[in-house]
Formats: sequence, structure tokens, C-alpha cells
Amino acid sequence: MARTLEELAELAQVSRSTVSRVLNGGSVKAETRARVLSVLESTGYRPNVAARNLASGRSGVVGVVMHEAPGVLFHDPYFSLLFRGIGDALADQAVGMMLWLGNRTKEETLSRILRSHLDGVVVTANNLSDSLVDGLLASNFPAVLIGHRRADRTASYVDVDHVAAADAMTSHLISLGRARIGHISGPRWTVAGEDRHAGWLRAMRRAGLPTQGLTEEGDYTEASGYAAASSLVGKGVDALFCANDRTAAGAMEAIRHAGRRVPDDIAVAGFDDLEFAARLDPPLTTVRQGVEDQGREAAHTLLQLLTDPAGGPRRVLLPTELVIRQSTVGGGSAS
Amino acid sequence: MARTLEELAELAQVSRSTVSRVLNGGSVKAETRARVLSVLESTGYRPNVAARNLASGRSGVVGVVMHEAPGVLFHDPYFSLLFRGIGDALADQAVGMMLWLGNRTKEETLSRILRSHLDGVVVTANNLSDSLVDGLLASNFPAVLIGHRRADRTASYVDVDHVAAADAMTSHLISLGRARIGHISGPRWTVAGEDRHAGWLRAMRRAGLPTQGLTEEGDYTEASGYAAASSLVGKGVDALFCANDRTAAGAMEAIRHAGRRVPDDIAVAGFDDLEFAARLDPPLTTVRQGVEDQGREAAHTLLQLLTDPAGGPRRVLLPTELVIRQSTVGGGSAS
DNA sequence: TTGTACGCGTTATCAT
DNA sequence: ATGATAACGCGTACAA
Repeated sequence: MARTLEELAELAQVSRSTVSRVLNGGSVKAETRARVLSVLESTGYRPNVAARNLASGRSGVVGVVMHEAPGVLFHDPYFSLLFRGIGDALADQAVGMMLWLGNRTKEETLSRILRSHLDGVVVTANNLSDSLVDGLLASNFPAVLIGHRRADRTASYVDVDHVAAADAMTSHLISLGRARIGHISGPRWTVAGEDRHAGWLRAMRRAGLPTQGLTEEGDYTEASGYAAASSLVGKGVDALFCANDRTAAGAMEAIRHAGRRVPDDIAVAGFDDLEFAARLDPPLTTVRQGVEDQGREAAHTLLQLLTDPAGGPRRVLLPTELVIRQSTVGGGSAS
Repeated sequence: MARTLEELAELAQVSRSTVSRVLNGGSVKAETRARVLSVLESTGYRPNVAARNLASGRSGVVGVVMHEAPGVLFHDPYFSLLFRGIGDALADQAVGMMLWLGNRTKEETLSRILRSHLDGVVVTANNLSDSLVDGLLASNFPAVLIGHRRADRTASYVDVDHVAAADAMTSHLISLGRARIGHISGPRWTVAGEDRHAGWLRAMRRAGLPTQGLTEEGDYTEASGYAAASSLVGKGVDALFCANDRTAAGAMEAIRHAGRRVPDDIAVAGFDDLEFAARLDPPLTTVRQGVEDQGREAAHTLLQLLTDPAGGPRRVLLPTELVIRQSTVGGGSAS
């Protein structure tokens, strides 16, 4: 049960430095490396995090900032999945985290973070403009954004390509022969709201289809989906692409109440592929985005950023997947 | 902008050790202390966490274990509030945390925690028996439990006195002249389910009231409240004490559907005082427990435990508060 | 009461 | 490729 590099070195008949090198990827003769690795393995050595941090000038703790109202934060599976991904990845690398959940004002949170000796932060920010993000970036604090894009190219972020995914979904609807395809967007001051709308618009224009009057702005809730759909149904849409699954659920309800059928009269598509989407009647066609993966990836990206700061900003776009179900392709549903 | 003890020492014309002493509460001459403190203040010094941890043999990171299914974990405001409290308190003390949210099996989680060089853990465990808790305690790992009581006196925990609170609420109903008071409990293998039931039973027996056939076991959901209440209404209850607010909401629904009125025919009380409780019709009488405070207190307790391990296990019972609203005392509601 | 000196376990910079 | 050795910043016996 060797506890220190020193002891390992003795067991492997090498110096501390060599052991440290094999641990951190220095250049070591293959034979020596193998010997050290076997000792490493047999002793179940775990490096002392505090010592490592001290020597390398880090704190070993990164911040996780989700500055949201408690209701939003914990009612939306999006954040919960993000949490799992981030927490899991960090725990895996034995790095601690500090949570900043909006218990205070953004200014207060920002100044605390900057003083907190954190190595870096993972920040969720769904709004196009966010003072906390601005402040963080302005101070050159190592940060990885989730669900946030910026015009400039200085920020590191992890996201999905909302525009491309929305375009793909809209194209799917078009390929089914639908022509009056409405869109219920999220708030246009959010990244997802704006970008998914842009994707819809792009696909529609490319196909030469009308877009005028076919957009309603919602707020990601079932209620807003219901209201928006009620209005759009009156405008004779034959398909609805909704900004998220919850909105789509509300829209399907409205369509049903209007005496129309899904998908026969109006096809409906969502975004997220939350668990309930597959259990709707009919099951919802939607875009699957691996939220937990986004969290995990963001943590990894931050750790890389810290390991190699010279590498410049990292921009990671995770893939999405079209999940085609009966809400667009029919399939003998009785409803 | 002094960064190290050394620099501070120079500024204050004392030695490193003296500065360290005023920081950690050693004995220092008042005059000297004042001088050091003023330097401390003016420089905005922040100790290097890594160095401190290394010197004192800690890791500076504590675990937060909420081994629950994602649905439960993030749909229940209980956990979200706990999170805020714990995270806030830890961030305040500049200590990091590592999240263990049940991404793996309990065995895997346990073994990882034990190898993770964590200083201690805060664990939520609502079940009377939990293998993760057992394993943690068996290995003498510094731990503070939340919402978990144990027969033995070796564990540290933070909780509210469910029995006393349930007794108080039941007594409130009794004082209103109600005599056939039913109880819809949580699952009896949970601490809250068992203890709140015990409190109800205690109050009823003390008052010499009947309890036979007046209990139904629910599972904290609205649906179970509805079902249980439907059954109990048939048994002629004139009051219902429910294990939590959600159950109470379901119960009120059932009572209304049965053509009875709240509170005129049947008084209803809940437990938790979640946000929606006050907005029910009629507003719900319930027991307020400061969940966020429990989280904050648990974090503090753990830090104390780590600072002074000789102090033995800490047991903290936080106060609860009876919140009397119209669901028990009437008050001119038209419904 | 105060200061000196050593140790904590790594990483990083030198020689070799 | 490998091995000494010097930091890293703090706590703390021990000495004064």
C-alpha cells in the first residue's frame, strides 16, 4: 500500500521523478515505464491531490455555475442531467466542484467566484446576453459555457448545433410533403429560442416555403405551446415544429381540442427527447440531444483547458439525432 | 496584494508563524494581533487552500451523496433546496464538494468514495435502511446524515423531529374538536413515513381517540393521496393529517370529488410547506421545515466534525413550525 | 508570546 | 532517459 511517490520509487528501483513522469506522461524508457506501471497497479496508488495542487499552483476545485431560479433549476430535467454529467466527470478525475446556484445576485456571485481561487468554471447560460458570463469572460477566467454561443471566438463552449438540428427536423417535415409548417419558438432572447427558429427559417426558405405569420413565440412551457398552437391551427398549418418537447405536448393538446388529428391533419415535432416524449399519444418525433453528455463533455473540456491553456478556446459541438416517431409519420394510431 | 503568509509577516513585522496563529486562533498578544489583522484586512489576503490542505493532511473536498433516481432527485423540491443549502455553506467556507448522485450502483459509489480522499460526506438517505449509509458508517468515514435516524448513537445527523411535529399537528386538529382524524402516511420504510405516523399515533392515543382503521399508507404522491383519502372518507373521518403537502393536495381533491367540503366537513393538514401549499384552495395548513437550512446545517456540522473529530457524533434537530391556514380553521372560504 | 526549522507529497528545473 | 534538488505555502513541534 504505497502512499507516496517516494515509496513507489523505491519499489520500482527508480527515482521519484521517473515515477512522476510516467504518471504525467513524460518521456520514459518503455521498459522502465512498464516496471513502474506494474508497481503502480499492484499498490493501488492514488496521488495526493493537495500536494499535486500545491506544486502545480492549482486549487483542485472548479466552479459550476447555474444561475437560475430554483423552480427552473430543479423542475427542468435539462439541468438535472447536466448536473449528473458534470458531477460524474469531475468525480472521475478526482476534482472537486463548487456550486453557484443563484443564491445571490449575479454581481455578488461573480465577485465571489473571482476571489475563490477556483481553477475554472463551467457555466450554463441560456440567454443570449448574461452579465455573469460577460464578467467572467472579461476577467479572462478559464470558463466553459454550456448552451451559450457568442459572436466572438474567444470563449470555450459546449453545445449542440441548434440551427442544424432544427433545419434537419424541418426538412424532415418538408420531406413528408408538408408545406405550411409553423414554428413555436422559445423566447427569442435565449440561444435555443433564437437558433432553432433560425434553423426552421433556413430550411423553409431553402425549400421555397412560406414563413410569414407562421411563427409564434413561446416560453418552453406546455401552456405556451397550447396557446401558440391554437393560434397557428387557425392559420391552416399542416405541421408544427416546436422549440421543445413540453411545448409540443401542449401543442398536441390544442390540436386535439381543435378537432384535428396528429399527424394526419397536423404533424408535430419537438426538441430534447425527454423521457415523456416517447409516451405521448402519439409518440413524439423529436431531436435527441445528449444533455448528460454535454455536461460530461463540458467538464472534460474545462480540464483540458486548464491542462493546456495555450491551446486556445475550445468549441465543442455535440451531435444530435432525429428521433422519428408517430407524431409525424403516422403509423396506424387510432387516435 | 500580499499572497503568502511570508509577505504578510514582513508587512506586519512579525514571523510567518504569528500570522498563522492569528489566522487559526493561536495565542497572540492583543497588540500584535491587531497589527496583523489590519494588514490582513488591507491586503485582502486569501489563504492558499492547497497548501493548507497539504500541511494539515486534508483534501479540502467533501462528498455530497444523494443516491436517488434522477426523477426523484430533481423533481422533488426537497433535494433542490438541500442542494442549495449545502452548496452555499460549503462555498462560503471555500471547501469543494464532489457529487455522488446515483450514477452507479451503491456498492460502486461506496468503494469510490472510500478511495476518493474525501475529508467526509454529507448523505441524504430517507430510507430506514440503506446499504450505502451502512457501509459508510461501518468504515468510520466522517459522515453527516440528513433525514436519517439510527437506533445507535454513533452517527452524526441533521434532521427535524418528525414525531414531535406530527404530534403537534395532530394535536392542533384535536384542539379544533376533530375526533376521527385519519392519517395518510408515507411509505413505512422511510424515516419520515414511519416517524410522522408515530407522531400521529402518539397524539391520538394521548387524547384517547380511535386510530383503528384510520391509517392508509401512501407514497408521497398526489395520486396516492387521492386514493387513500377516497378510502378514508368512507370511514367517516372529520380530519386528515397527510404525510406531506403533495399527498394533502391529492386528498383535498378526493374530498371535493366525494362532495365534502374542506375544512367544514373534513379538515386537511400536510407537511413540508412547499411553495404551492399556500396557493391551494383552501390554503393548506402544514408543517414548515426549513430544508435549505437543513442542508446548510449539515455542511456546517460536517466541517465541525472534521475540525474537531474528538467531539464525538453531532446530532442536530432543527425546529419545525406549524403553519395554520384555512384548510383546518375555515375562514369564510366559499368553496 | 514569538520565532526557527522542518515536513507535507508533488511538480518542475536542472544536471548528468 | 534518468536522478538530484529546489520550490509550492502552510501548520506546528520545539526552542527561545
